[in-house]
Amino acid sequence: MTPTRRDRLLVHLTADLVILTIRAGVLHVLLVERGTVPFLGRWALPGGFLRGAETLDGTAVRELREETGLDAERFHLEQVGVYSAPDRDPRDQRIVTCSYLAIAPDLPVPTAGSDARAAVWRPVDELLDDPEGLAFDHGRILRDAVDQARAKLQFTTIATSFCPPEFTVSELREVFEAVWGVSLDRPNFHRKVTDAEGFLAPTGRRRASAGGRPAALFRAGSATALMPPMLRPPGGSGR
Amino acid sequence: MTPTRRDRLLVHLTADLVILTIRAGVLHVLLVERGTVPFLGRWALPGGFLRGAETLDGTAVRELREETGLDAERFHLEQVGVYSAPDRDPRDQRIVTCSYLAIAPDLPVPTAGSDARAAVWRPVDELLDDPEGLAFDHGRILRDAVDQARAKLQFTTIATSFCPPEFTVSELREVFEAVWGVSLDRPNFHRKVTDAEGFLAPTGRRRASAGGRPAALFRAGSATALMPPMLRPPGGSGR
DNA sequence: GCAAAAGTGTTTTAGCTACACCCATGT
DNA sequence: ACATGGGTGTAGCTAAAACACTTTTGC
Repeated sequence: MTPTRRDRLLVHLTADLVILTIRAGVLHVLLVERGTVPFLGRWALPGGFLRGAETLDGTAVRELREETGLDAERFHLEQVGVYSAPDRDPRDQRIVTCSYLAIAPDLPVPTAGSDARAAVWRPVDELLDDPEGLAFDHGRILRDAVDQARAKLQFTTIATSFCPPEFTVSELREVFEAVWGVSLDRPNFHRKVTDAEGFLAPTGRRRASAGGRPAALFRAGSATALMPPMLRPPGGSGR
Repeated sequence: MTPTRRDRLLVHLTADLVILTIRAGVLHVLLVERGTVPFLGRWALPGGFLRGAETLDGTAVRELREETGLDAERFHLEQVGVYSAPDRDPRDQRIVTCSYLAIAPDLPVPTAGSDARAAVWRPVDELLDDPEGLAFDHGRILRDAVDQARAKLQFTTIATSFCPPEFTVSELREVFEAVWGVSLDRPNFHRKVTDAEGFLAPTGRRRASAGGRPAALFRAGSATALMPPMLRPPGGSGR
């Protein structure tokens, strides 16, 4: 019963990324086409192996930069879970994956990664309806990450991570509506987010309007918890 | 820039457990005395290495059973985070740890693990004030897990995991008071938890009373989300 | 002026807080 | 009877929902 050194399995570790963004009011995730077996040619979450000198968070940041071609500073990035079933990779090699939820504003160059692989934004809802559509157990990993994003939107300030550095209240409302698949009352939403301490920081500037009163521009505030929480209304697409 | 197989670091994986319970109204965590270098003789979180045929969740369940001597069925168990800094183990070996939050009722045999190591319940608050008191980065791991437990108490039904299979409303209230370090209004708490859909399931039975009206006994309900949430009042010990 | 989008006010409702009060049991 | 803890009622306050209304821009 005493453990010996032989009991210590050696494994490869990967950081796989669920990079979410909102395009045209719909929640999208970044997928890459696999260039090697197994699952050659199938769509998968981007990710990569832990290397010698880095932490796993560092692996995630590096992959994020390689896949999107942009600074990782602009992204919210957090761990979601560890996937370690022995049969999750069809080769018998033992590969354990830690998944990361990354939240990005709508990117100017959304699909061109710095490496050669094809990358594409896909609507999340289609993928959640088809769990076998992705390589490995990435359907499950995607679902877990999206669930976490939907839940955390209520109690944390991660919604601002979907927005560019400066944004309007309406743009922020569209984030909640897209992620939850609901529609929210515009006036009440405005009051609630502007009243929440530390959620939004006014810039004093206004957005040039295309017909209509110009909207005030905000930056993300310093708070990480959203108090009082923005409770998700019943109904909607997710959950 | 193309990754080669040599970039794939091989690591050992451990599941380390933050086992929380409430004893005499105070939040406690289970610690074990280390029997080997490094940190020989120091207090640490229980944990163990991933073995060949199991998942990491399986490792956590196995360790939980070995440390507490009880069935893992009665515990809430969830992943918290992955700790992968290259220097977190003083030997240069690369050991990556996934931490688990386990929530247990006050155990009849709290300290006797099935293996030879000394185990002890320690109040959480003392340990959080002294981050160097534990081996490795276990002070940090403990803090992250306790923060997660304190936050999730608001929005999920994990509080019932601190209670025995059948429990009274007052026992449940003492859980919230101990974890948050606050005191809650007894009548309002009663209404709130009994009104929350799926939180408590009445058994019809009553607890034999030691002076006073016998309290109704409940079991944990089927819901995992607590709606409406039990918002943590300002003040208290944690956070 | 008119359309469009932003932002504010107002009424109603629901939930929460504080605390008084009643209930059921042991001694 | 009375002490002890369990449970309910209620008045006042605060937050949220629903929706009417005003403001500021482009055309």
